[in-house]
Amino acid sequence: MKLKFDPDNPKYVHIDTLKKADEALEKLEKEPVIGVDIEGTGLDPYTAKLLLVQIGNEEVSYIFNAQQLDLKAIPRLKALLEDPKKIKILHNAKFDYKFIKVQVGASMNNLYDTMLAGAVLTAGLTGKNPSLKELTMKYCGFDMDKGVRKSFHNHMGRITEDQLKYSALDTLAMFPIFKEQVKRLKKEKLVRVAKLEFASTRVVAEMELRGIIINIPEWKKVIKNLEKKRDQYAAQFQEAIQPYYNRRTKDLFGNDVDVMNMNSQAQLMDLFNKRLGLDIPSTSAGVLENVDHPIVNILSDYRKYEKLISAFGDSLLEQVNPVTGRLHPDFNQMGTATGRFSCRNPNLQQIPRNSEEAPFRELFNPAPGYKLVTADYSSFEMRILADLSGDEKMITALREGKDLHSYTASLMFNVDYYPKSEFKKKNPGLRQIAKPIGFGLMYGMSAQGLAAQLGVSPEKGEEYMELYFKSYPSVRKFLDGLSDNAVKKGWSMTPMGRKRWYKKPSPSDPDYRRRMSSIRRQAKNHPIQGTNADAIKFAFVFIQKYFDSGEFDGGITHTVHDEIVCEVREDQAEDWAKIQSDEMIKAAELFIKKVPVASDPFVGDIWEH
DNA sequence: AGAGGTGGTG
DNA sequence: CATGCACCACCTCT
Repeated sequence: MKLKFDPDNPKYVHIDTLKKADEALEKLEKEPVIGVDIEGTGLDPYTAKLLLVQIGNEEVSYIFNAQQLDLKAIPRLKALLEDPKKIKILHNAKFDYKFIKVQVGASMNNLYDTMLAGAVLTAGLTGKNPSLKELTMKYCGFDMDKGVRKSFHNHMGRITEDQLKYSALDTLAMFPIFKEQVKRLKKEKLVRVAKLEFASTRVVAEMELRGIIINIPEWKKVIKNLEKKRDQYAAQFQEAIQPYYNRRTKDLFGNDVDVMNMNSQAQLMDLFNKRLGLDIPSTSAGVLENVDHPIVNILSDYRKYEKLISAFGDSLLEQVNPVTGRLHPDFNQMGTATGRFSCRNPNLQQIPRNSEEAPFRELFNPAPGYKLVTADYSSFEMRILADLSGDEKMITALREGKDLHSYTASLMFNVDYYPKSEFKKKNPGLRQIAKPIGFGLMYGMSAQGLAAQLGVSPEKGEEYMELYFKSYPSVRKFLDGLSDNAVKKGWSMTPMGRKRWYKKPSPSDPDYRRRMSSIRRQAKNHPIQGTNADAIKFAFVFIQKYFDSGEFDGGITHTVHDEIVCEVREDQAEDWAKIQSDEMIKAAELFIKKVPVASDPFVGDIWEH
């Protein structure tokens, strides 16, 4: 592609006076498309300082110096960034959106994100979002020096010419990338998916800015209690294994010394298989629970507590933001091959369900005067399977509000249907066979896998599977069609057109069959899991409208795949709960038309799920 | 620094 | 033949 700028000598204007700002804005206001990027001293919009805001067209970058100018006091700048008629191209727009919202006071809209577009165009192939450097190499054909970026992080004093050049290049390079990506998005019929991602990203940014409160003192108490328990089991363990080691158990000062490291898989294997005479393939929980030995039991107890402490203890508390006092996790809206969100620092999508000893979710609370509203789709993926497969019996059962797993069991074993608890009473065990099949199938599980999970013979597993498919013949056809199609075309697709690509192995690959099987399973799961993700993202966009309009005081705090949590002013919370689940249902009904969609809201002072 | 094992979530 | 999807955090070990 022929570039409209010189990568070695990009055109830029350093805006450090109000007069220059006016001149730049005069030019930029005429552009239908602008590139936007920022430089700051760090990654957190609340603690890092905004240094530069670069806004450009395809030939020149206007670099607003946020240290020398009070950008909040330039109304024309805010108006430019908030002009809904102007397309703003950014790379990882969420990041810049947050800085500009907090430190310029502008809420950007009509975003085009080169990172998300790249992710949508290569879903399943790379495992990560493309960097601007990679896209620049791919579409502009030159190598971008990212070494200068670090120089902003301990920035002192004046901006150097090198820094300005580097900053200018970012907005300039995005134009050719944008043009080329748009062509490809059209070719792959991914425009609608890309638009959904672009519309979602400012919602995600708003969600991250809001963050969520946790009750720190109570959290610490819970951890302390868990530590006490863990230490008791650790002491028991060290005591119990002493006879198997020739080692001093006291140090020079008479303190107890651990005989071994209980967290070391290698040392545990040595203990179990060499010293205790067991014969176990691994020390995972699934293996240990089938071993009847007091030392093994102690380890299992210890592990339960150690896990909670290490994953959800101090390290999580350290991530509370010093400015807001809240957690602001980093959500990656293209963090998975299927279109689902991933989340980190901390990952709120893996906080344990509430339990007696570790009621972590109860310690996620609204601000005073607010409520948390939690709503999740009920058995959404089963409904998606029913709808997409078009299986008449499954659809009818869901329309009639039947408990699907009981109904499935009644078909499989030719017994009468009753609602869940009654069915369980009359036919003990049957529902517990049907339920794992339903879930397992959505993961492409085989008869052998099912047998292993149910703890029955492979023959029995085969028999159950056949009974299931005889009950729902369209489900088998649908799932097999998905995997055949993926193998033939090299990709799978959700009803809205979100694609996931597969890298087919060479037939000479020693793992050829294993890899092909894996692709077949992934292709069965992708349209189901991906449709859930598509619906959640539409729901995000629908829901955010109510908060943007000012009609409701609050915002989204987080999402866990089929669940959205909002923090809403107390007096509005009950009305909001209805709107939140209605909007989630509306979003899902864009794709799911044959079976009813349900979303159950909960209003309270805790994160309830 | 990265891989492997383990285990938390939907 | 080998056979359940999608993640992230923490730990040990090399």
